[in-house]
Amino acid sequence: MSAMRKKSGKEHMETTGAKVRAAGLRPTRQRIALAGLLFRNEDRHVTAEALHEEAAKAGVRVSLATVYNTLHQFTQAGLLNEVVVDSGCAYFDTNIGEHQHFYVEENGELIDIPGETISVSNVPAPPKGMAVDRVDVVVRIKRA
Amino acid sequence: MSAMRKKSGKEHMETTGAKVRAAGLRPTRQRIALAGLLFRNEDRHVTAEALHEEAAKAGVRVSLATVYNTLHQFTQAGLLNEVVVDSGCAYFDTNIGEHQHFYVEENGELIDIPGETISVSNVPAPPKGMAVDRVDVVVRIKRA
DNA sequence: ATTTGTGCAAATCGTTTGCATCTGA
DNA sequence: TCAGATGCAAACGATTTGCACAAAT
Repeated sequence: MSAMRKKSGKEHMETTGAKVRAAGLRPTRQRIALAGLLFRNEDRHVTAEALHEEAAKAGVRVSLATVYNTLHQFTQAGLLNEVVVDSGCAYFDTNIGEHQHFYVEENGELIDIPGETISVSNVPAPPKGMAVDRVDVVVRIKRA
Repeated sequence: MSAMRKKSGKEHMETTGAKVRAAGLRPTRQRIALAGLLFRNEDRHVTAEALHEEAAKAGVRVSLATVYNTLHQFTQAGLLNEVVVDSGCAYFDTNIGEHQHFYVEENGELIDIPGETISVSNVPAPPKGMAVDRVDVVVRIKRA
């Protein structure tokens, strides 16, 4: 995936529409536009607010409510991952593979750490009747 | 610390007042009362809302705003740790040692994992000029 | 007395929802 | 056509703030 060649604009739109359709969602104007913004580059970390602004700047008319709906729909469809690093602000990550994050507390920036890098061992067994859903690692960093 | 004997009520109040004073905070009625509730047992995970209710039930008159203020002051003073597991709900942990958590997504319950249990290795170096503040691991679990 | 904390209610922030309208298949 | 999506504004829950009052040193 990381060695994939740059996609042409046209091709990108096509794969974008296909992506939305494949997720079982109707490829509406705004979903395609948002998917276009989200999946243009390899890895993106966005908040609803930020994506809404970005869409506005790109000349796409979408309401903030629709941005929220779309982000959640994409997440449910497995196109996005939600990253929890801050109470009171939801981040969405276009990298859906297993990986971890640096979190710059100062400005709220997220930086990917490739999935094979960090290893977490000796995770204890969860209580009876429970199963591990996923293990999240957040490396909080600050100015040295 | 875990082998410490049960404290008597009186003794507990004294250590509680001392704790607040030692943190550089004026030992006011409500701070002492909240500290009393928080540090009575070894490990507690509370939300502001929950602590507020608990205080009310214990007959302590405190406003929710003051609970928020106090929790943040205690956190800044190093008496509490803030645990981020959910956008939109802040948890405070009386266990300030290095340790990790199970998070039961279904009901928002937090369960401590002792600090020596999990080991995280190969954390990459942070970007130039940045230093690791802390590494948080959250093991999200659900009904099997 | 002076400084610091408190309570309340209103303000704010991020997010969700209800409902009338629009749109893609 | 018509289920499904959108926009808007209002509702919402968690958290914060402003300011008059109260309590600690």
